[in-house]
Amino acid sequence: MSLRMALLTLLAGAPRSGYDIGQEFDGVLKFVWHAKPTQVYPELKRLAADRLIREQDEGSRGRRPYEITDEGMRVLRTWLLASDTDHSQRNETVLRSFALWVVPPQEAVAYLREEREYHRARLRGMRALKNGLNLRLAPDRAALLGVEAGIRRLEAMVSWADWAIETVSTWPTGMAGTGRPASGGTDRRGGNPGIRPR
Amino acid sequence: MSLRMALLTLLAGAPRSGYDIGQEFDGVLKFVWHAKPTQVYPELKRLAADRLIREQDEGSRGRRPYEITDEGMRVLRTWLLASDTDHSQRNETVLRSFALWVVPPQEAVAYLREEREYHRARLRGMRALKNGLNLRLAPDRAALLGVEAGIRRLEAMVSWADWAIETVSTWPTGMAGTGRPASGGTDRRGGNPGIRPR
DNA sequence: TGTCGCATGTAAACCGTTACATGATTTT
DNA sequence: AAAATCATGTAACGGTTTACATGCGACA
Repeated sequence: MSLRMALLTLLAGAPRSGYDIGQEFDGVLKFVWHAKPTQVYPELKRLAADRLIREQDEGSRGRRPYEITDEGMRVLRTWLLASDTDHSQRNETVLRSFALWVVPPQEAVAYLREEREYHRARLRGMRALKNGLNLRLAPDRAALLGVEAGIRRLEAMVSWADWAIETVSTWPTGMAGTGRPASGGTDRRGGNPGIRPR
Repeated sequence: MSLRMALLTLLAGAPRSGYDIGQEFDGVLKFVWHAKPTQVYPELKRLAADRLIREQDEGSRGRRPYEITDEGMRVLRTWLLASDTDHSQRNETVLRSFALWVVPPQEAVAYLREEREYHRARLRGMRALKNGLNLRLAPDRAALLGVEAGIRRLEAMVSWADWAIETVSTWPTGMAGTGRPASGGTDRRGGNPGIRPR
């Protein structure tokens, strides 16, 4: 459902073609929502069939820009104000960190350094994007909200990586592989806080 | 692919049943990776068929705990160290913020306040989880990395929401709905920085 | 004239959610 | 005895990715 809303959000700001939208998904939106062109084009057709957007005149090189309709604006507002936000998250960087105890600390540190570099580079990109906004325009004022969230989340990841590298460096080394409590027992009961099962 | 690795990560720490894993996906892992029970059970069967995990003796109430095999550990380590991390993100809270200019500022502020409360509540939960870890165990030391990332990201979201509420309060009010540059034109060319198309 | 970037799409495979279905054990 | 929680699953649907396919226009 949210891909539709992402497309309506972009088209509410200005008319765009599928290709333009693909660029956004590789730019600002990259840290917020992602979709590939093969998903975007059919969805635009569906939105047009539902009269939430309308195809404009064809441009050069077979360009097909769409604009939002009044009904599309109504649907977008309703989604914003009268539906629950889906807070489910997926972050592979952090997922991997849960598994880092199975490799030697030095390799874990190497992994964390790579991740830190990735997030630093993204942070630079986001800051550049922020400077390109024209805050006299309402859509850009809202985009600033999104970009600022991206910046703060990336800063959090970079500072986390710094901290994680230091933390992992203090881990006891050696035999991480099989150094877990004997896995033969069937049921480990009793006051078990933390992330261990029951 | 990453669901498999999430399951292997959990089973590397200790034997668990599908139900146990479901609890993790509702707990620590919620901010990092999410999967529903209906996805977990079949995937466990597939992992067992591929000999990356092994079914232990059946427990009470039809409980079926699995343990990781040596081959499973090998696959987990290879994934960690020899494959690229998928950095694609999806965050509906921030996606919605890109669209907030289409509603009156006071409604935008109400939305942001709700989001702030949600993230504050989650942050409290994460901090409690952090205190429940037993740092003498290697898997919990790695879990601390993940939990700390969750905490820092949630803190970033809460402080972002604070800032966003103040920012939106200064937005000019009135006619946000149709206050965008006339949408009739076909192609808006020329030096266009920011998030506008071409 | 060849290559690069613009621009749009289809089909199949894969991943994830929703709706449905069942039964055992513990608590009230 | 009823309700809540534990515990596992299947089938259909919908969303997402991967592989494939095509053609125009600008520039070297």
